Amino acid sequence: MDMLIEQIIKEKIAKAIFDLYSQEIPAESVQIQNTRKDVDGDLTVVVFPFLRFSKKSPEQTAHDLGAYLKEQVEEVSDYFVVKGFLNLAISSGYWISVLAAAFEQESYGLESATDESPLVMIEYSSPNTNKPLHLGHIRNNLLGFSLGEILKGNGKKVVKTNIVNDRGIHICKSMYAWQQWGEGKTPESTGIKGDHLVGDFYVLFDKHYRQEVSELMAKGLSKDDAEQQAPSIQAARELLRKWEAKDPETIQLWSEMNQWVYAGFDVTYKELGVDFDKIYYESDTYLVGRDEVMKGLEQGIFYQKEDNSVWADLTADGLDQKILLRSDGTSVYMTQDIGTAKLRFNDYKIDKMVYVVGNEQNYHFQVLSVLLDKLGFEWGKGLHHFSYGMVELPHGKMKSREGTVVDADDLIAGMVEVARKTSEELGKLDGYSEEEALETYKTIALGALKYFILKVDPKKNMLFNPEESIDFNGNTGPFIQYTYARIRSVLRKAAEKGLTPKISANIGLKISDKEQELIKTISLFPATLGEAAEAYSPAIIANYVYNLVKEYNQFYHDHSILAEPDEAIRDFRLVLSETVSKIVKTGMGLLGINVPERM
RNA sequence: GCCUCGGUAGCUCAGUUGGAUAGAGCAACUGCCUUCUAAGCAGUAGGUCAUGGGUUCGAAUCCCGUCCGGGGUACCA
Repeated sequence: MDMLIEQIIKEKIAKAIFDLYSQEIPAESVQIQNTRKDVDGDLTVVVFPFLRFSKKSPEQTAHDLGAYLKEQVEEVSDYFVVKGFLNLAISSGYWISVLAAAFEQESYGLESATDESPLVMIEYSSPNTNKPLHLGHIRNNLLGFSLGEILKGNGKKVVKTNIVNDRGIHICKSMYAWQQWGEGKTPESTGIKGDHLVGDFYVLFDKHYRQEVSELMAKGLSKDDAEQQAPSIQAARELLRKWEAKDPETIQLWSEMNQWVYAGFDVTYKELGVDFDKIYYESDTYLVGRDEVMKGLEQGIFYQKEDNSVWADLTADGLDQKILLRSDGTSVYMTQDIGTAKLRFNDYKIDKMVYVVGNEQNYHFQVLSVLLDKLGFEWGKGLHHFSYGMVELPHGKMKSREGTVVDADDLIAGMVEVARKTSEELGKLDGYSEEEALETYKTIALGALKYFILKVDPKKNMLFNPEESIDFNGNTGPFIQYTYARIRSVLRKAAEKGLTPKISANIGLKISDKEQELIKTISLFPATLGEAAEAYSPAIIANYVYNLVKEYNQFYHDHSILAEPDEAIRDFRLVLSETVSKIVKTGMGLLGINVPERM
């Protein structure tokens, strides 16, 4: 199989247009699509654009071209004209050779990076260290990790990175609350996961703070004044000042509480199956950002106002004025991102930078791109903000302070329980040790959660209903995992019988429409991965795998494999099954989802 | 106000650079396990693709207007 059949047909059509109608057209302009399932044929050529050359009816033109192709292209076994569409039947021999090629390639569909491959850095996760991860972070983490896998599969060099927002007023709030009401509690002394413990103090802070504000307002202060003067917030600000002044005691507490949080995050990251090649900390980058801005000021890229604040004038780029340093000289969000960019640029030879950050930051990244470009970062202009929509709950938005967040750890644990219950009811894992069974429950639970989130177009907001959203039937992760497990089971039984899947280029083999359709879907995998990488969309992979598995299940239902008396057909079906399982495993791997041998 | 993203079945979502009769799953109803795992398969029902125009052989898809919703909008991150 030297060339894809679509390409051969495109070129032949172009030639046919020339031979029949004396008109030159580029082969790439020929539209080929998969034929509708309810019509005969495999591939469809859209003939409408050729009518102005042929000066004939759509039907007549289609017949001309169909006859030409059938004559000239070996793989075209027949053609049908329906409503002006030219539908081509491709010989089963061609499809079998496609299957054989897919079967023999160890990593079918994947490209591996070479020294010349571009290096893509993906920033994702980027948590604050004052509270545990929640559902919104889960979407971020899953998208970021999956995107990394997809780009790797597409032959890019990928560096996954995390910028931890470890400094600022938020962590100082938790620190203050711990000092005041913590009674020396630690994760060890309480048995509470570190990120949750620190998060609890953040909530406690907010409770006291709001109490103080309402008391001050009762004494006649305005809301704004009360919010500024509340003792708690003043104390937190004082801690931030001490931290910036490198007060040893404050730094010590800050460092200790952050360590608790990191230990907690590590557990959650491990459960989610995500990881990073390089972690940056904002406490290391914010001063670098300030230096960069000062340099830009000296070079006249930025300007300073009378109150000493530093600004960028972006009106020439269609944007507004943007503050980069406050009048007191402290840095803002943008300043830190510039500093982080600087460090990354020093550390890696970045060709493309991708930021996985929610869509509420669209404007921020538009500005960042322009600023980095002005500061001379080569990849600044072409940076990609992988902007994803929010996860909404049935009762509205998640708000940490109002306790309406869905905690990541709780969610995962709850789903593992559902997986256990379902599995036990179905009696699927009888004979597994408790350890093996638990591993499988986790695989299923995470598969359900990840697939649910990743199958949705990233840029859209999505709704998550904790009670109803996670299903194990239909268009779900477990459905796909189940199909995989079933194939593995068949292959195990085949191995017990001493059968190894093998395929020869047996052109004479008679295969069913369903089998042929399945191979057609298999043949689409490499192009689908390319599309997903191009579009930065794990959802494209998710929907492809679902479609593949759905077709396999139909095949599985209608055909027997091991009981098939004709050995050549039996072997063919084993190869077909193994190839599907391989693609399912690869495809799910691109989503960061594992597949179980049994379930 | 301005910028930006969305609106597809009761619900959650697909729908490739414009192509044929707009597809899945869930929920509802109905069949199929003495035969490779029924977390499956098959079927019934469910649609003014928000809305009005335009472009053309052809529009859920492209353009313009309107309505509804999310997000952003210069010293929060």
